[in-house]
Amino acid sequence: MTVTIRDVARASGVHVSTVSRSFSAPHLVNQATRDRVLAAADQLGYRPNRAARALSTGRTMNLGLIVADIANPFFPPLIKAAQGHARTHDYHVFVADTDEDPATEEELIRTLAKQVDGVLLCSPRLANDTIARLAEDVPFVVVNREIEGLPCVLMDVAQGARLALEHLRGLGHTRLAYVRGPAGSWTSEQMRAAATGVPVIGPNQPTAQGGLAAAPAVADSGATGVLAYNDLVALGLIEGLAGLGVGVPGDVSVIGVDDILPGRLNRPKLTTVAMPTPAAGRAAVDLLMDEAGASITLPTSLIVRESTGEAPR
Amino acid sequence: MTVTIRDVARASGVHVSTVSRSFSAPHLVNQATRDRVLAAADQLGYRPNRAARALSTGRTMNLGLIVADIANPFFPPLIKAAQGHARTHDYHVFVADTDEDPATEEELIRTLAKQVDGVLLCSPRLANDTIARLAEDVPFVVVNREIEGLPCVLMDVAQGARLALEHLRGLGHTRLAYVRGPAGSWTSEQMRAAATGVPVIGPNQPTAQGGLAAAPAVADSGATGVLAYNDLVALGLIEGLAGLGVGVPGDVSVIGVDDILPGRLNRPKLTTVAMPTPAAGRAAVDLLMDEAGASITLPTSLIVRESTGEAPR
DNA sequence: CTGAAAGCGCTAACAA
DNA sequence: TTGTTAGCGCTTTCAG
Repeated sequence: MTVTIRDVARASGVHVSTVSRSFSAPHLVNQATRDRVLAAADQLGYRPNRAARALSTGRTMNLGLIVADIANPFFPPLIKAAQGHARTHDYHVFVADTDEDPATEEELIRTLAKQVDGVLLCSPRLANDTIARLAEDVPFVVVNREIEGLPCVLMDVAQGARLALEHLRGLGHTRLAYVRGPAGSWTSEQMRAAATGVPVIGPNQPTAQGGLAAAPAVADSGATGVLAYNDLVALGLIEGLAGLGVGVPGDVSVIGVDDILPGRLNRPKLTTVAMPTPAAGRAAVDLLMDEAGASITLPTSLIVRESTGEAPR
Repeated sequence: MTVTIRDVARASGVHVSTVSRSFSAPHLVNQATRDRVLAAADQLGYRPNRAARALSTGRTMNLGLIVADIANPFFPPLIKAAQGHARTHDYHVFVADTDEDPATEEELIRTLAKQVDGVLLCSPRLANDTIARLAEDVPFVVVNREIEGLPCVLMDVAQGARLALEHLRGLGHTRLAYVRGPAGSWTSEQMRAAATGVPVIGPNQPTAQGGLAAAPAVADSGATGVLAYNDLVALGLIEGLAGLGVGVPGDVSVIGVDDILPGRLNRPKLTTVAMPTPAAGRAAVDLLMDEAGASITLPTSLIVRESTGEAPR
């Protein structure tokens, strides 16, 4: 049924090792022989069995990609880019969703470890030291969290927050607020630290629901310019404010973070701090393949759309 | 470095085959021996190497999941569900994105074939007969397209279209329109067929951009109730209509299809035909594992939100 | 119930 | 440049 290296060897009258070489070390085999082998292989429809190859080389040519929630619109662009970039280098990628559960995350890493050459851990929910320990079993690249001693791909959200606040101030807003994310979020802490002197509202769930729930507090605060933890929160907040009769950007300007698709489709279109998720995905794959071990911080940028405007007077 | 079945055998004083059995056929080994083996394995941190196992059993315990575009919000819920359900049965899943390109799709199937026990092909871009031919290499389940002789997971979009039209008529709309999708889309054809007697506008790109571009034609048509190919088109259409001074649902009612997240966050919240994508993902995985070979059609439902209302008079 | 031995498909020294 | 020979880690007859 399935055609192996042996069938090709037989068909082209050479030994299996020559067939093997024709594929994995072409320069070590005579041009003519090689052509003959390749022709036979092609004719038989031979495809090397990657798993078998992995068993003998120790390289699987597979990568693992673990995220907390595939359906969170933040991740798909990253997954897409990572997967596409990996494929370019002949890697396949296992994608797994932890459902936000640390135990699932750990189990996933363990079962995946032997089957991949490296794991891309995105916005992990596991404790730093657990991750560091697991890193002894399999090479990691961590995205969206800084862990001492591990290669990390970070996005400069602090800078993004500064840009956002600057934009708001430039528009004449003097009463600002930061609608923060969940307690313990690395990103949220970065933003909070960057927003010195700005009143903080929350913690909040990192969802539209969380933003919706924060609306009354925001309205009460008297802030006219607000930076939200992410786009989902910003979107929920805008809806909540509308329900309270507060217009965006008429009465209050709102800025999100991430630049997810729903924000681009929303009305008003969301002003946001764009996270370079595709670039992050590609960079993480590069780090995994190079085993360079370095960390990298990608710049963010402010995309001004329709949810911010002049401060009311 | 890596602990193998041999290390466990040595540590527990039995032969490797006994260790193997302790894991893959526990009932064939003496309770006491087995406990000893398991204890040793646990103590050494042994994890069976799935690739090696696959090589000798012929079952990889991996699945492939191929979609046209991971970043299209229609897919993530399906991917998430498929992956989660697969994991429940100890399967891992390779996720691959074809970038809407048939050639990439074919190549992906070929390279994945040996490494998986089956492939979940979602909204394929390949021709039916090509798929049928590839199905000789690896078991398939096709999602969102009906192919003779292959197990398919379909969603009853025709029924959904009927529900949508009925809803519109019930609201008093008499001038309807169907803003169709791209030429050659199986789903679009189903909907068009279900919308007998309803004027068709398009073909259109299946994106927000496509909907935006269709807005003038919709406005000109004089229709007050429109069913769009999908939510993205509906969202773009609503934006385009707004630009033309046409309000939704005040002047025109719009219904989408899919129930993607952006539609739920939009204002007005989109009335839509919900596609059971998570259920489809799980069903496809089940079909793949059972090798039952049957096809299945999942029901759709209408979710009435804010983009539809009484016909203007 | 357990051990011995062959083999899954491929690669990698080592010879020739 | 090519063939020989061992494995990679695991399962699976077949004996015992």
